[in-house]
Amino acid sequence: MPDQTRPPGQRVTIYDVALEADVSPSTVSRAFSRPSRVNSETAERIRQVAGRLGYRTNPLARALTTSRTQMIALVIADITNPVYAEIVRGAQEVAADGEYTTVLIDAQESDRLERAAVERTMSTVDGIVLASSRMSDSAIRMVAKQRPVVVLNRALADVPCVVTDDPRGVRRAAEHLGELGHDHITYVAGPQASWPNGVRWRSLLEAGMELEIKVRQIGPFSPTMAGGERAAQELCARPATAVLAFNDQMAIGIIRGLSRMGVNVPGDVSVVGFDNILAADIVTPRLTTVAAPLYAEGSAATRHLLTMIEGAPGHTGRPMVLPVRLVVRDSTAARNPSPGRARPSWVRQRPVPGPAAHLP
Amino acid sequence: MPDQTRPPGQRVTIYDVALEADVSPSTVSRAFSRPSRVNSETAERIRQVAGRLGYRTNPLARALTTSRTQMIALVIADITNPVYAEIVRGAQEVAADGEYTTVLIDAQESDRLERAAVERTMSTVDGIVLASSRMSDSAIRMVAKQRPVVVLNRALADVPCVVTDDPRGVRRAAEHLGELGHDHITYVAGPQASWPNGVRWRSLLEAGMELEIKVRQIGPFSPTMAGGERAAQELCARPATAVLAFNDQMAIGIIRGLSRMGVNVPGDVSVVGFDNILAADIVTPRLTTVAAPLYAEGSAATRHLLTMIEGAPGHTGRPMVLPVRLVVRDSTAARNPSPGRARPSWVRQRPVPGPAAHLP
DNA sequence: GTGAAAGCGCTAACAT
DNA sequence: ATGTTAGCGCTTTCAC
Repeated sequence: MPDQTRPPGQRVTIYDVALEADVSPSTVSRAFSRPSRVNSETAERIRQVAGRLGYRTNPLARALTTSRTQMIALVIADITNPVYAEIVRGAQEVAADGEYTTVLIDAQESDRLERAAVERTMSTVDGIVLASSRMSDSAIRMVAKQRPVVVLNRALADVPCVVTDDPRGVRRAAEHLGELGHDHITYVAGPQASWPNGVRWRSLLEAGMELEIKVRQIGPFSPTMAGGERAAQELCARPATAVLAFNDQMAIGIIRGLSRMGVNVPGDVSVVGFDNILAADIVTPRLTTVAAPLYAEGSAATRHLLTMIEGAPGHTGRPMVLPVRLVVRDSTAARNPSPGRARPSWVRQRPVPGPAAHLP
Repeated sequence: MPDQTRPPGQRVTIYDVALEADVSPSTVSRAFSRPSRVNSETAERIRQVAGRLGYRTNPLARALTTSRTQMIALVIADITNPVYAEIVRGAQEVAADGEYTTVLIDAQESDRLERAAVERTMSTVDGIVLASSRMSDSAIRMVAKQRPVVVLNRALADVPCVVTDDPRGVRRAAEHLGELGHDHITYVAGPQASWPNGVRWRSLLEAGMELEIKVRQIGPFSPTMAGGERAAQELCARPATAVLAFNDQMAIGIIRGLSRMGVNVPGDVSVVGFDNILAADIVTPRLTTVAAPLYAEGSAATRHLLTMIEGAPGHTGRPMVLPVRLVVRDSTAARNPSPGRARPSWVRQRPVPGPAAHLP
């Protein structure tokens, strides 16, 4: 009969079980470690007694001696951004399979907050997945010196990395736009602290060279819908017929902002996003975007982290790269035949943004 | 497999600092607890030495004696659902302010997974916020006996709860629909394990009585866009002119499903959602919905949890209820004047769902 | 205010 | 295969 008088919660210890099962405490301990190094017969008895007494091994105490907590930290840049949901799922899946608990940390797009949170959590976890970290390279290396770390969406020497094949994705997007007759692509930049942001821009630069498409960049803007709407305004000042946005949220914001100003997407401007979030499929027009294998990113990174925690050396050669694909939907279309003028026709119609009435 | 180099993390202990600062270990300990029960002069010296040596207090060891880990668990039903993002933000904010780290647990809409995760984490955290728990009342009470618990979006005797004023929200939605001439509202149900789901249906029942609006329920469906699309099909079999969905995601799915079958929203059917997620504002038509104070939910629940952890009794009288408001957008409109027939006109046009072509 | 000693609950050497 | 003996790093009585 379980001891009811005690303040509940972790009062039953290994000693209680040992006493009751008539073995030494260490035997109980062994019975609860895997592989159970105990005579299967006594092990059974111990388990039985433990069950009856309501014994639960105390992970904290265990951690104190083993220095393994069976917890990993997953740091994401912004929990508000739906891309991370799938990444988290992938990571949790793998972690749970390996009997690890995942501590999710939301950095809120802030270098400072991220560092503080990592600092606080570091000593409590067995390893860390840094998804889209906003920290500096050196800060990351510092962390990686203390704990196994896998970096997601960022390449970094000496630290295991998992990235997506963004250059290929950008290239595909540029080709697609080129085929539609666009000879000029504007990149709408996201956070400067975002590593993929740089990669995407440079990839576009390169693709532009090869495909003979002119490219330019505006921004940076916040990687949110609001950021996209702001970008739309700037887009009006320096018009474009084809836009590649840092991510889907911005792309959606751009479409909204443009529409509000009477600019038609994809009629006047084609817009391509990045990530293929769920919302990309529900906006009007449905968003053409570069899809990343979100779930696989999370699971791959975590899988690698777990092997490192188990003692594997950590593959720091070159980053593991995951494939992407271009999902063509309705936000891109053949370039509006503008008869021999440099600027698209819509510019003069509404040179300055303002709350336009809904078009019929 | 032996580790290559000793993990450099956490090698500096209180003893090292004590030695260097020429005080006893307990003094160092006291210097690092707050309020610092040490001569401010020596405290300063200790801090200095600690800083120089790179000493970091080991939360695990501390927890072993104090049985306080400075961590709380936040369990959410589905990380894929954007409502939780804001709730998480609210919770994290408060937790961080109180020097607590938040362990986020995604239950994936599964009673079983949720229990397992809570079970695993319980002994490691000082308290738990259960947001939209899918566990049974008894399971929750069991947990609440072991650790401070605050339940969010669910009322439960003997456990502190924070809920939103859904009855009022439903009532407002019903009034709104009634004013638009609808005399019949169909509730599209979400998960049966969801407490708000029951509340919303019962509230609609009640509102229907008072407002003399007929109501009925279909479902349950999965609380996702996919679930909504499935509901749309059933909606065709048993048509309606006004629909209240369990949440926004379903509402969006319903709109999509209906549109695909050639039914116009809000022309033929008005749709109201619940939660006011970001996507509600970007779909076409923009979604009329009952908005909940997500951020406040998370922060209120967490704030209450922290006071309980500090020893406060936990307000188990009646649940704390947060206000909601109806956000009217474009998915609701005056009832299509159907001349004296019970069933809306569009039913006969397309009695059976099928992949309809896009309308021009 | 500070020091000395005694654990928190568990695991990891050693023994046997 | 099991028992014995030390701690893990910290906090906390107790003395002084």
